[in-house]
Amino acid sequence: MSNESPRHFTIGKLADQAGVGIDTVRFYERRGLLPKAQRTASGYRLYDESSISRIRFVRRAKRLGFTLSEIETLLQLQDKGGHKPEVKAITTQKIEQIDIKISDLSHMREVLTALASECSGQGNIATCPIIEAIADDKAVYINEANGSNS
Amino acid sequence: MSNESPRHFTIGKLADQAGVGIDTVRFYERRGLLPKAQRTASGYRLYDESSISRIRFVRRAKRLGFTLSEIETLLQLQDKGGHKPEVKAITTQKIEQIDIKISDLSHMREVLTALASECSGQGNIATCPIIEAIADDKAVYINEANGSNS
DNA sequence: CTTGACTCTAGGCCAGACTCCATAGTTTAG
DNA sequence: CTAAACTATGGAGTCTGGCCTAGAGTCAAG
Repeated sequence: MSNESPRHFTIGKLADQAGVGIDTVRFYERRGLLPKAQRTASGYRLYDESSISRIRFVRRAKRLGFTLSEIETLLQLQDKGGHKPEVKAITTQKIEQIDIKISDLSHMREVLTALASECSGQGNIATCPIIEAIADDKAVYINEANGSNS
Repeated sequence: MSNESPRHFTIGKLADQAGVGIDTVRFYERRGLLPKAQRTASGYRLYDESSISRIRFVRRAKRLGFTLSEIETLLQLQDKGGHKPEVKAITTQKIEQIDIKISDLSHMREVLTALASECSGQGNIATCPIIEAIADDKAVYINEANGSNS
């Protein structure tokens, strides 16, 4: 391997550099987020700087709230020279999803805050306004669209 | 079964009344959110109005952002006559979790909105500011605490 | 040459909240 | 009486984003 350029490294280094676990790198390769790596004669995967960038791209996009599937699409567009409208559409859609989540969460927050402020936090549960409210359906309804809590 | 009170019904009716699937009812029973149902001689589960209320309690609490585990705790406190401080603590904690999610999402939203507004949405992807920003790490960092997009 | 660190595969496992399946027994409507 | 509709069981499958494991091969240092 000493005849390899020093710019090539194995999976552990890549994982370290990119700040992810080794399993994550292999997982991304299986998922198609990373191209199949070159291999040494003995089968070790070999990477270079561009792989680091690619993984970092994935992590950043993930922090921005994109799912791995969406990121895959983004990367494919990039690789294949897709068009901007598609990228912009994905982004705009993501913003809309975020808006829905925020408004659902804000609603939950309001209801819970109101309940918490009614509750003294002392004494027996039989007269707890929080439990009562949920049981009697005094709690305001949350947008059904976002069933999940996630 | 005709000698049963009309106030008793089988799982399908309960599921309909409560607005959930039959499997969900059985799942909730297994999870301990519902007490083990009475059975007819042939083994059919029998329910009454109180089961409807209980399932609705669960659904409402879920809409408020509680997980099934938290709801289980809430129900146990209610059943066993627990104390208010515990209920209030769970609620307050939930509000804090919501706050963190909202701030993470707001941050994502800001970044994405900025990117989208820079992008004309036209032309080749090679010059797409969104892709560039993610690739070059121009995108502002999001609070690492909330890694998942779930 | 040996030790320890690294890598390989592929498969299993986690949380959360269901949902579906096959196979079998029960009840009800016509 | 028969067929449709309902219910039982428990175990597997779904989705996401990985982590962990075992057994085996590889590599660099001492």
